[in-house]
Amino acid sequence: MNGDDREAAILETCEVLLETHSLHELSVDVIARGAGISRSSFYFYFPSKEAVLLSLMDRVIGEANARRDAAFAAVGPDPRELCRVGITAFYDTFREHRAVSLAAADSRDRLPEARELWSRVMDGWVELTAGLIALQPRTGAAAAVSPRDLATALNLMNERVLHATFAQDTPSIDEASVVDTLVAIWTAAIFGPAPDPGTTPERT
Amino acid sequence: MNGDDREAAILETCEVLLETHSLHELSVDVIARGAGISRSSFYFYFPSKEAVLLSLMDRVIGEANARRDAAFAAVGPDPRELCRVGITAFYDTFREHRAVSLAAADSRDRLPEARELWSRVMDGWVELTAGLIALQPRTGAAAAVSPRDLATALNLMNERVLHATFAQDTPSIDEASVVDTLVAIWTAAIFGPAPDPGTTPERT
DNA sequence: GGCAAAATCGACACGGTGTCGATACGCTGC
DNA sequence: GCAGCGTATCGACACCGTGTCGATTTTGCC
Repeated sequence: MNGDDREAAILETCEVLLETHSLHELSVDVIARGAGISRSSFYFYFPSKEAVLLSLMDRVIGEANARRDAAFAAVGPDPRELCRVGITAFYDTFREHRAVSLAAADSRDRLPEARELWSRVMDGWVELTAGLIALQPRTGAAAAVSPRDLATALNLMNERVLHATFAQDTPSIDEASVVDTLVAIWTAAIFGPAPDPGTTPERT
Repeated sequence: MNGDDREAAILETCEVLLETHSLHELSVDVIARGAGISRSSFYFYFPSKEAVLLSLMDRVIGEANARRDAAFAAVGPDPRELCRVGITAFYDTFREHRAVSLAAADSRDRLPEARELWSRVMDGWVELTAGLIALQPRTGAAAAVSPRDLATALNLMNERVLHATFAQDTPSIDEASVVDTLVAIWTAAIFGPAPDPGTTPERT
């Protein structure tokens, strides 16, 4: 087993262990043993277990962005559709990597690098959302607040709500209805009154 | 200095230290020294530094609830006003105890007792909000999703947005506009279109 | 086969935690 | 005043996880 394989094994082991334990419950020893090496060998590959999480975060974030871009490319310019597919892309990715997402959020407060990484990601989403909001007529909540503030609040809501759903917190929203709930709030806040029921996007 | 004073000193010291350091950056030693006792004496009062945080959380939560109830009692039954004063009560309390609020959120993921305590608090707010939503005509986002899901999402949004504001995260909303932003989204989601500007609640 | 680089490991020192037993303090009743 | 008891304090200890270092083995290449 060469170095790259070993590094992949550490990442894989860590992601699996995070399904059942928080990062701070894991010791470097168990991660290393899980990947088939001794604790001190672990430090040949990563400077700390936190660095492993950072690496996992990177992968998940890359996937989320790719999925979002693909989804945007696949739908028309209808802004309601853009909201829905964007939120869905976010949801799908972080759901697939539930453990990493939850661990990342958990350690964000005490890991400056994780915080910064996540900041950049969220800022990208906010930027995108604010741009979309600015193009809409100022109805709904958008009438009273700046597009950027509105975009920030909505994106932070998504983050927290999905975290609660994946962690099965109390209170939280079922997986089955969480995306619909978020989309409904985004729609009400950005576009105001529900669209004329006679003109759904699909109809001509 | 008797036992009660000493316990109070520990709580006070810890809250002050949390203004500048996260809980995991604090050792029992520095908290104890700050309160004028040795590390081992600390354990006479609290089983761990986490228990100190729990105690601090209890006080803040009690204050938030009291403030909310007082605010509700002080305004009429207009649901828009109820939303605004409820959110403001939440904001004011957690702003005054910024350090404790942030530390609490930070340690929620790895402290089961903190999680449970916070769960109960959030559930109380959600219950209240869902009741209020159920009384409204089903417009806005409320048309499509259950009152409880909507209430959950809105309250989680408040939690996360205020956390970001107090932590001065990127992205986050300025203190000056954060309450307005939240109220605007709540209003759009629960009540739908903005109220007819000519019919403020006070009119008959 | 030999050699350098890659990879592995055991041993160490450090820092924080929580416990224990010994001791000092302070009040109450005599 | 002091005996006695519960309250409060402390130092010493054992434990656990971390990260480093130097020595050793393994790998891949000429």
